[in-house]
Amino acid sequence: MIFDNQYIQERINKAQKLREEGINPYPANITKGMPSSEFFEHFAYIKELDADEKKDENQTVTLTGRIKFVRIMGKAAFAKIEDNDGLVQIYYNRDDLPEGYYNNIAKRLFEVGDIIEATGYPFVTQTGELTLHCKDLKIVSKAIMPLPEKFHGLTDQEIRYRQRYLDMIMNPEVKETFVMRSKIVSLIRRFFEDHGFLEVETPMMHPIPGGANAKPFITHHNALGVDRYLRIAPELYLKRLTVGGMEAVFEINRNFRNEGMDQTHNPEFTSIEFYWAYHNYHDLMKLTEDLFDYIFAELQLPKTLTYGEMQIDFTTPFAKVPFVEALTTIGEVPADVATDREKGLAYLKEHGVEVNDNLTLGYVQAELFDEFVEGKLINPTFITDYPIDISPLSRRSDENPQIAERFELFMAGKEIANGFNELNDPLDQFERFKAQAEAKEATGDEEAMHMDLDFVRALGHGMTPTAGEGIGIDRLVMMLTNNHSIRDVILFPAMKPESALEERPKNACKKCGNTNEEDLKPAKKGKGFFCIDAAACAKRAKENKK
RNA sequence: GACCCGUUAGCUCAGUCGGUAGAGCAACUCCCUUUUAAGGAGUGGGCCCUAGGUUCGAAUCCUAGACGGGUCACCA
Repeated sequence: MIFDNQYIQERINKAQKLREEGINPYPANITKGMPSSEFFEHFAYIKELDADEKKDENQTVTLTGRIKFVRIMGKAAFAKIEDNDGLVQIYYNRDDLPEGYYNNIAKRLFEVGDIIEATGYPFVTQTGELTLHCKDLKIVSKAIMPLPEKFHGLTDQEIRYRQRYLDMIMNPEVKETFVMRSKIVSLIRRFFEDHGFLEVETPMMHPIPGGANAKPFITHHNALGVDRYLRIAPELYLKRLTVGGMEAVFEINRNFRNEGMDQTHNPEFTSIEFYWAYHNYHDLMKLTEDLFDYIFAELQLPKTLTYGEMQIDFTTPFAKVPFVEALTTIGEVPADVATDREKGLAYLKEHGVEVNDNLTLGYVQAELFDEFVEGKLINPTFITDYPIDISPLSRRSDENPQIAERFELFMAGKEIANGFNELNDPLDQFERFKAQAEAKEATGDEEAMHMDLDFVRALGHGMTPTAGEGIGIDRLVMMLTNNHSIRDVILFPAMKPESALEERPKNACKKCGNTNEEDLKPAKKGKGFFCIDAAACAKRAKENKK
């Protein structure tokens, strides 16, 4: 049992003692006191008073928060309580609290971890700290689980991710990261709304997984008797809306991909996708730069951010490099290799990259890009003009049918965004889906796209020229908050089941299986238990055999 | 999926050559009415991740597994 622990039992006893004193350890109808930040602001004047008069007994203030430190000195005590804004110190003593309350309740039954309500007047201590001198102290919520140690805190990554609440209590910077994340998402939403985009919600359960190359999660709808796929991308639904006449839409929501997990991949992740009719991918790049400028301005971030060892310069406009040019200039792949399937394959093999011999030129180039270019793109860089065969949903360039009117945005060696002019030729789209299906046969590519005939039919009704883009929110937050694991920007990252929460089998006698703890003694040699009363044990064992 | 590292008290960590478990904080009992990781005296607290094996003897060595972290692979 998770409460089988001396510390927890001590705390449960204290909660019981509170009840015996007529105090509910979990009272209702508690309202939040003055925020700690306001307390410091509002009573700053007390610090300016004469040395022996640094208090204002005419004021009555209530603070609420969780006790983080307690220092008891006989008949008086200091504690630090924490609310949403931070720590604030309170002072309480025997003579200023109600009769007997200090010795029997406050000193004895309130401890680190408890949430309390403190009422009193502000004063400044001898060491110059603005503090609340308590006239009254109440329990708001009794904590029966002990907090980690106050100095080293909680560092175990596993506990931090599994018990994020504890991580947030102990590591204030965690809360800061998620506050930042919330602000970033809010700013992105406002930016698109201000630019005339409409926020929409499209299905999370798809009959055909589409809009990206990825393995889906599969679930089952009982009433319909059909399997459904958790969406890997909202793309095809958002484009259906464009066909329907919504000329600027966006969706901020989760995608699910049934793939490996690492520092930049969580099975569920958040992205924004937006579609902009009568615009092209150059407009998208400009809009993306404007978005970054807006976020940086609103968050008052410097243009150059530190990301681990890197310095990333977010000054706009961002660099733009065509895909094949990036291979030769940034990746230093010889020009003849960069555009030749056979040479490309040979080059990859020379450099120890395992590749499938059936890959088309575009896929070979993609391999070259991943291997030699991606990691070198530190400052934000748009890579443009992607090979058509790795861009099954993008519009083909009129000048060069081998390339797609597409870009991806990279920073700190990671992909952050992907945008392109949407393919709106229904017959071309049909053929591209077919080619993907064939690639699936040829190379066993499990992530290749599925044929979506309804989507082709939608395009058949005519879709205005549209540009669409997706931005990975988690990775963007990582960049802006200098976090290097996606788990640090997702509140509850995916984890394997926790074995510690499973019920442990009871101790039992090795001979008769008796589980009554009082009858058992530990084995003298080896592990396990035996019955103290050997005769009774033998009897039980005999009965068991029947 | 492969490899490397980790798992010991509530937390943070020691644990030597294989000889049967330690510290600090926290808890408990005392002292202490302006502390800042408060201080002082004392006490209790362990499935040493799990299961096998080697051994007279395993936290320690070996094998397998679980979970976590990292590197790579896969993957937008």
